[in-house]
Amino acid sequence: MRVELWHLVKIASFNINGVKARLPRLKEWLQEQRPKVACLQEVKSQDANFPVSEFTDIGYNAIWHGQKSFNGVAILVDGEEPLEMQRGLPGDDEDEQARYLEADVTGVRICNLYLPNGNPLPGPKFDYKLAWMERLQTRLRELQSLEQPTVVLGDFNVIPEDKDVWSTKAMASDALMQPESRDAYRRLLNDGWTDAIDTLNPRGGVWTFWDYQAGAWQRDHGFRIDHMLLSPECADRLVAAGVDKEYRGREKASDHAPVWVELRD
DNA sequence: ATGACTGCCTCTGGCAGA
Repeated sequence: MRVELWHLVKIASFNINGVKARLPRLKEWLQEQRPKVACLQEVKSQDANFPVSEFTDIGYNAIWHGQKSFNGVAILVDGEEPLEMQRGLPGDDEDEQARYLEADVTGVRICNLYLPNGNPLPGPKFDYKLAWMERLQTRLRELQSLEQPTVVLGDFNVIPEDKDVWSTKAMASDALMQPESRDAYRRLLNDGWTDAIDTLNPRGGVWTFWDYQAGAWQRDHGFRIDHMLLSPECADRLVAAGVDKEYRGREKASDHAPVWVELRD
């Protein structure tokens, strides 16, 4: 009998909805689950106020890209320094929203994103969302040409298919599941990215977000908008992917649950 | 049902989120 010992790397994404408000929950999750890489979205903190020492105290090094009140992304790495490769999504010099951060971690390119919500629609916010998705596709094609193992993860604010939402009727007019949003997401996948959670859960029914309102958590009224896309080099190493759903039910929780993928070395 | 909750900055009410 031969026993295979794989070295597994866990890479996670967590829309935390305010890094300062979420610190106890966030640190608890990091220490209990101990992902090698943790990408955060909706940090909602100016750069000077980012609580970096809270993370270095528990063994995580961090880079972050924030702004006042809204948006903001960060990459935490257990025991290593993330090497920053790109700050802000290229393609529009006028865009000052802090929604994109890239780093190399042990040879893997990590692209952490917080894609615009796009509501209400029609209007400038929806137009911004679609334009942002086009810029993202351009950036990801650049990365593909490098042929480096790459993971693109974060809050995409897109419900890819009907199987990814508790009620298509309730969400029908929402920017998250408009045909234009879904088509743009599909175009990304068509370039050769593997949606890790979808691949391992082809029948759907996996949620990553539950609204604070209307007892959505208690009724399991959720949907899947936090995604992890793998380049072919990483897709070949996919072992597991999932949602740490239990954290959504804890005290002072984010409205998103963490998502993660495990890759073998 | 133009609802519901939560966080932010501080115009502690108005905005944004999804």
